[in-house]
Amino acid sequence: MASEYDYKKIEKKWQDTWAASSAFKASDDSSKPKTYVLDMFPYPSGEGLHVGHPKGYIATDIYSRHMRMRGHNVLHPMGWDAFGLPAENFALKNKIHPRAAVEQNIANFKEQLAHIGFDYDWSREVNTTDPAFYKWTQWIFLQMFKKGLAYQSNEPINWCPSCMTGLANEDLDGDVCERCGTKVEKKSLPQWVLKITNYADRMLQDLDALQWPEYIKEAQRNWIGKSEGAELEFSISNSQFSIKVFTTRPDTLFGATYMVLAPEHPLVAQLQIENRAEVDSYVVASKAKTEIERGAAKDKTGVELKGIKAINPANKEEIPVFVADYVLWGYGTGAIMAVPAHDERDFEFAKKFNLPVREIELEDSKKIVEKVGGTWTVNYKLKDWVFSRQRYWGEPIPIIHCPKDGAVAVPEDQLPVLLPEVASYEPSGTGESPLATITEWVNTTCPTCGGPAKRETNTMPQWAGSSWYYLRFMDPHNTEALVDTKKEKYWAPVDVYVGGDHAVRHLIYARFWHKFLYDIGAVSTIEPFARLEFLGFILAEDGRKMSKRYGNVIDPTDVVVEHGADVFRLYEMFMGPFENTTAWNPASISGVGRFVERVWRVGTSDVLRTSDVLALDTLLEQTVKKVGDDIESFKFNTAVSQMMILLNAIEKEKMIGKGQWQKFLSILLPFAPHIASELAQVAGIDISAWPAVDTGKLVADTVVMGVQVNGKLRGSIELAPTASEKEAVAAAKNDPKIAKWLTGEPTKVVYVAGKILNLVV
RNA sequence: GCCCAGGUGGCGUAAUUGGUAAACGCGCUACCUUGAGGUGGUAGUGCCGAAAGGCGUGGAGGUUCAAGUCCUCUCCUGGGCACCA
Repeated sequence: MASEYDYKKIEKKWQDTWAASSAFKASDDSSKPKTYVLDMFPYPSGEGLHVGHPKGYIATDIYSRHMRMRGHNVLHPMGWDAFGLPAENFALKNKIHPRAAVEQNIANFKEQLAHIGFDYDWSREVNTTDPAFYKWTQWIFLQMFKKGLAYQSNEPINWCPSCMTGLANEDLDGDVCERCGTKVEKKSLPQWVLKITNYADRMLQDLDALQWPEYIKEAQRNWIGKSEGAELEFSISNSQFSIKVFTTRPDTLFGATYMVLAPEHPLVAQLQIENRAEVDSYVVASKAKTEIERGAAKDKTGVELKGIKAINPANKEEIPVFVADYVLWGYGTGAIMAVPAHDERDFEFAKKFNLPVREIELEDSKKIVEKVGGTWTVNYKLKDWVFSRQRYWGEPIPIIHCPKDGAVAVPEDQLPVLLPEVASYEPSGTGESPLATITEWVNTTCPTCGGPAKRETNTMPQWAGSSWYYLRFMDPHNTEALVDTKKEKYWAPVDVYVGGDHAVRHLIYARFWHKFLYDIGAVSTIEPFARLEFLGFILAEDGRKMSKRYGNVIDPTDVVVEHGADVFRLYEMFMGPFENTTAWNPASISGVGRFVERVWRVGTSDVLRTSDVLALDTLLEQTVKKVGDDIESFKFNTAVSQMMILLNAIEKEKMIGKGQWQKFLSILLPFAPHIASELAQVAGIDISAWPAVDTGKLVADTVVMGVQVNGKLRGSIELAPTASEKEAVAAAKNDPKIAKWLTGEPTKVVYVAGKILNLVV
């Protein structure tokens, strides 16, 4: 008779079995078709995992187990994205070395993951802070440097005064640091910048073919922000200067009644302006504001450059020139021709400064650009990637600064440039990295001339390692190359990539690096992630984000201890659509808890028959098909409910054929691998292969069809799905409930076999 | 302002893609079991109505034998971008 389901004992047993047999090791040399399933690897934070993290991991676990059952050679690895500010801040707060903090946190994460029964191939574990790993992060940087894609700049960048480091545009939330919420400042620092803009067009174009959620693609398109237009030149009267503008509307050129320069525009300083003092004070005031503050201003502001007139190249008209901060230096040419009749902002400004608004007949863009000698061009909102961080816990940038030879690459045979030990790794706040204080490390010799030189002391941003880690899983222990070409050709691309949150940053950086690696022949595909599944977060019961701050964090280990791993896995998949954000609901866990208990009771009672139970055939085959299809399309919630429907039917019949039970346990296995494995062993059946669908049994012998009279449902009839219209109408007339609505012979009959009968009278 | 998703019971949600709306689960109600509560089972559970029946997928129109699904307008929610020329 059925015994209590001892999930603690059984789950431990199977987890040990899988570990001992290296059951999930991926082979690099296989004739089987490959599937590479990847999770966005976690940041091993000090808070540990909460129940939101494993949601994606459960999905990839189900997907990868299912593909393995379908005969694929599956790569499903896990690793750690462990450089960056949070780890460093955690270490500072707890007064330990970041490396020690990372090790401790990783051990904690692994312990938590171990209880859930995942099928990771741990032999391929990677860690971005491992010198054997970041050697190749540095190597990629050097290749970019050699190709001119990594360059030094002194342009003012975003500086977070709290994190004491420069940031990229992608690291901002409006005008505050995405990490700590502090308002960023502009600061001029010597910076390494990566020329991501070179790839803007390809990143945009190649999005189309990707199997990604549309809104993620859209977010990337927005971020890249491509606009096509023309550059036109306006000469300035009585001077050698001219103003170049970018416009998407050259057809409105005749309506240009004034021009505007951004406050940062160099011409503002160069021109002979009569009201110099007024202009200068406006420029100073503008530069003190962030772009967001400028945008938030209710009123347009600006100052006319007295004594300066620009000449409209279309009609040779002289028009005034302003400096105004509604024009951004960072976009286009930092100068505009203002057409108040066709642009709301120009209109607003024109009204305030009493400038003419001229309605015009639009010209042909092509002709006018040609006529005034303009050039067609493309502009992007995307900016080059500010790549230097003035912090300790990151990959050292492998560059040596020589007074004679300038910036020189560290020779590749000297990689990795190890992150040195430092007495104090707190940020200095001066704009220099803590590494700058280690003189014996900083002072070195120039690889080119052998003279005295200094190492670059800035480190890479948190996003460096994650921009290529998926390649390393294909060949994690290679000391000669970041990935072996043959292995890369076999495994690439990532077939399914699963995660959340990084809609723009990580995905755009990784795509950029990947395309670069493609260009230098290091990888064979133009995109890294063929398919992307984005998950919805799990909120706390109170509807807020789970956070230590609110004290509402649920530890997956607690759930596993209380309910078991299989229940936890099933519950997270049953909560709702994978991409939905849903609140944690402990009451609902008991629903899947009952399901698992009932599966156990069925599997350990005497319901198994040697021959199939006919009454279950159709539903079983439908279930096998639906669960398989649903896993493929990441509709795990409906897969679980379908299995529940089947279990309800099995309980109703109080028996099931052994072969049928085998099919049921097989499709349950990816979701609830422990109990499925145990019950298969109990029954002495093999569930290692995904069952084939017996398509002949998919359609039931008889179906219940709705019957409508004049479009309103009046009853139902049961008959074969192949029944003729005549038979169906006869059956309907035979039913007194339906017949009472039939006042005469139907004037029209609509019959869709197996679905509906509609009688119009 | 522009661009993407979405609005279905008390709740999470489902709907064979134009064919019986609410499957599956939670919760709730009643009864049985359980010798005193977080057990298991049976039945019920969209709304109005005693019933017959009527109404019902944010709202208003429309197409159709038939609309949650398609079309037009509109309101609301979430997300992305935003003085980007």
